[in-house]
Amino acid sequence: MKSTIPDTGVPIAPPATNGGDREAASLHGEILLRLRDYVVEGHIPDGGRVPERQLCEMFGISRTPLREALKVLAAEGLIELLPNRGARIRQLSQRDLEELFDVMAGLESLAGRLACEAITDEEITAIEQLHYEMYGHYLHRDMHGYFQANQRIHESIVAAARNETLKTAYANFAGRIRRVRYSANFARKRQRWAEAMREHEAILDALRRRAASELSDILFQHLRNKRTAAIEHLAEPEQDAPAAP
Amino acid sequence: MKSTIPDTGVPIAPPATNGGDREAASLHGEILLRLRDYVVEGHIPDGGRVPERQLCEMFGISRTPLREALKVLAAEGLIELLPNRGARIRQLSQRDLEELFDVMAGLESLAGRLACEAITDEEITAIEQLHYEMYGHYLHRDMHGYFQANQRIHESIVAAARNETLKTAYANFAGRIRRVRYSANFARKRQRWAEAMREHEAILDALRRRAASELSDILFQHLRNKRTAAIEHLAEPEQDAPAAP
DNA sequence: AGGAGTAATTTTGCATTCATTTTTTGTACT
DNA sequence: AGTACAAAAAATGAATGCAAAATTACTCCT
Repeated sequence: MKSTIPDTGVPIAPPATNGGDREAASLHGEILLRLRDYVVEGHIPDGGRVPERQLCEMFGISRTPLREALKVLAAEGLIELLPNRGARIRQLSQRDLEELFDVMAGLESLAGRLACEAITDEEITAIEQLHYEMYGHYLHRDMHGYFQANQRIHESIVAAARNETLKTAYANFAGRIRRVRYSANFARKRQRWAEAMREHEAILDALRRRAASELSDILFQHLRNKRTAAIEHLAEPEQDAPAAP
Repeated sequence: MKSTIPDTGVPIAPPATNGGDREAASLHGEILLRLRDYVVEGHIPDGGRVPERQLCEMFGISRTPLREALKVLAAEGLIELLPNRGARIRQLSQRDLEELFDVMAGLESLAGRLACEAITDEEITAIEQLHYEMYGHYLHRDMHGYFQANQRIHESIVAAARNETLKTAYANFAGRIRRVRYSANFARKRQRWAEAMREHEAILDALRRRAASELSDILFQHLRNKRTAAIEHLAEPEQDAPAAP
C-alpha cells in the first residue's frame, strides 16, 4: 500500500504492447490508449472509482500524464470527473443507452448514405462475402462468429463512406457501448437473428442499387431494432433460449 | 483565488465572466471553457502555435490545468498536439470541412427523424415563429439576423430530438465549424437565400406531418447544399454581391 | 554576404511538491 | 450500543522543479 515509489521504478504492467502499433509518441498518449482499453474492457465496475494512485503504479508513471488522460476520457464520455472527488466510471442509464444507440443509428444511416456515393463494386463484393460468412455463422448458431462478421459489415459501410471525421466519431460512440457489452455480457437474443438477417439482405440490396435515401432508412431502422433488443436484454439479463433459424 | 503567485502575478484577463453560468467547478474546467472560446473565436490564426506560457499568464494560472485543457481541446479536434513541439490550431483542409459538414448533415438529419417522434405542437409553432422572423430578415436583406434565426431553427430541431448525447455531439462539431466561420468571415452567398428559404418551408412542412424519413432526407440535402455553398465561398472568398429575393 | 556549425535560450513533458478537501479512523459521550 | 465529534490519513487539484528536446541567436569560416 505505502510504496511511495521510492526509486525502484518497478514497472509492473507490461511495457507497452501497443497492440497494432497505434498512435503514441508521448507518455500521456500511450497512457490514454491503455487506460481507454482498460476502462472499455470493463476492469472497473460501473460507477466505480478510478484509482489514480493505483493506476500510476500499474503503468509506472506519475500522476500528471495519467490525469491528462483522465480529462480526455471524461471528454469522450467514458468517465465522469467529480470536483474534488476524482473520477468515476460513467454509469450509463437506460436512457443514456437509448440515446447512444440512436446516435449510432444516425451515424450509420449517414455512413450508408455517403457510401452510396463512393463505394466500389469490389467493396460491395467484400461486404457480400462477409454477409455469406455471417449467414454461415447464423446457420451454425455461432453467436460469436456471427457477431464479429456483423460488426465487420457495419465497419465496412462506415469505411466506404470515405469520411474520417465520421469514422472517428463512430469509433468513439462504439467504444462507449462496447464497455456496456463487456461488463453486461451483452448479446442479442436469438429471436432477432432471423429478422436481422433479413434486414441485412435489404441493406445489401439497397447498397447494390446505390439507393442512398433508402439505405439510410433501412440502416436506421436496423439499428433501432438492435436498440430495442439491447434494452430489453438489459431489463431481463440472461436469456439464452434456443430458437431455430 | 490565492495570493501565492510570487512576483509577477499580472492577471491580465478578466477573472471569469463565465458568460451564462456554464459548468466550472474546477480550475481546469473553467480554463477549458475559456480557452475553447478563445480558440473558437479565432484569436489565434489557423495553424498557429498555442502559446502555453503566454496563456498561463493571461489566465493567471500554472501550466498544469492549461495543459489538461489542451489535451481535451485536442480530443475535440480543435487543436493538434505535436510531440515535443506543443499545440497548434488545427488547420482544416477543404476535405476536412466537407467531412465536417457531412457529419453535421447526418446529425441534423437524425435530429429531424427523432424530432418527429417527440416534438409537440407548441414546439412546431415556435419554429414557425422563427421561420417567419427569418423570412423578415430575408426580405430586409439582414444577413446577420437571418443567420441567427436560421441557427435557432436548427438548434430547435436538435432540441426537439430529446437526445442529450446527440445535442452534445452536435455542439462539438458546430464549434469546429464556427471557428472557420469566425476566422474566414464566412457568409452564405445571397443567391442561396431564396433556395434556402424554400428548403426551410419544406422542412417545416415535413415536421408538421411528422414525416420522419422525409424530413431526414430534406435536412440532409439542405445541409449538403449549405456545404456546397460554403466550400465554394472558401474558394473565392469575398463576394457580397446583391441579389433581389 | 551567406551558410554551416554551435552555444544560449526557450519550450515541452513529466515528476515532484504543497495546500485543500474528502474520507476514514478513533474517541468520547448519551 | 449508537451517534456526534475530532483527529489522522488519504485523495485530489494545482504549482513548481527539472531534464530533454526544440528553437533561436550567435560565431566563425569561406
